[in-house]
Amino acid sequence: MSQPEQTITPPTTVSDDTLRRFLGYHMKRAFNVVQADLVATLKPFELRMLTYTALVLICDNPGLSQAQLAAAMDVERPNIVVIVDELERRELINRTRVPTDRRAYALVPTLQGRRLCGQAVAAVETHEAKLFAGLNGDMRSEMVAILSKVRGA
Amino acid sequence: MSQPEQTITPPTTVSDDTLRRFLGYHMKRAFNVVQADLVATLKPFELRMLTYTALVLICDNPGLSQAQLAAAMDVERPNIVVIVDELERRELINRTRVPTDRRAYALVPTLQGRRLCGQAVAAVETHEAKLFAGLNGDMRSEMVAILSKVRGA
DNA sequence: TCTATTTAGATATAGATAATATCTATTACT
DNA sequence: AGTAATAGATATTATCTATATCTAAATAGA
Repeated sequence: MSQPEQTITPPTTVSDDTLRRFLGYHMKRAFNVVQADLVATLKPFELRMLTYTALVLICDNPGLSQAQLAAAMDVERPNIVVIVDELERRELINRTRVPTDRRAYALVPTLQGRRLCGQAVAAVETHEAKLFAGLNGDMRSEMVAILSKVRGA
Repeated sequence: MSQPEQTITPPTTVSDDTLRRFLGYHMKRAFNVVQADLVATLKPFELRMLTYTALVLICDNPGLSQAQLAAAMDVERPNIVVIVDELERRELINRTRVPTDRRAYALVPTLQGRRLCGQAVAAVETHEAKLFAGLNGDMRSEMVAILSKVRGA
């Protein structure tokens, strides 16, 4: 009605004005950039985002169970299994039996695992320093504050 | 060495202090919340994030090509095909031949598509209003500014 | 004009991520 | 003892992403 469509001319530029009204859209676009860089950063260590996160959490919390790990990563239990499998196969962590609960495993890093974790964390720090070079300290803490608020919502 | 590990006691709480040092971690955690809510919001419309985004872009830019859509969404061309297929199968859009380039399609929304798009966008607006209720106008524009900066980095 | 290159779209395939249901072994509750 | 809940594992499915390859058509260059 309001717009005659007899001629279908492909637009020269594509507008995302409607999507830009949404914070979630900006978050996704920005996170895509961060994620792509992170994946590239972790590739030399043969770590993916999930295995990296799991390894760091296990190094920081040696002895935690798979259920605790799943809860901390906000990942379903079945999906944690393959992640832990991979870390164990690479001898970065061990599944140790918990004497007080024979159902559970205590996940502990190996020396190798701790070493790789340290190197990976250092690499990610370098990568983030470059990626966020345009943000000063105030902007960073402001962003963390806002993101934490969103996460809690 | 520094830490005797004869007793493996599962920690009562799990610390993510190391990961919290990274902005990317905060971004992912916050975006997970937003995404989960968005997926739930779009479910009644039988739209996924990708089909929703594509539909909005087609309604805002009627006549755009699949290649333009792929570029706008930052998705590989092969993956756009199935998204457009789904929207076309549901008669939300049409693939129209471009007279000046017989290789390309001009993607145009149907009346049905425009209607669903309007409803979905309204629903997402409501969902974001609730989700970001804790953020005032200043925080939102600050966040958009920062995220745009990150995206450009 | 004729050839080579590029582009638009499609297909096939594979890997990564995420969710659900189901199964066992074990623990906790009553 | 008997039931429910929990830890981990397996299977299956859906979604998202990426690469390679194919066709048809357009474009650039000799």
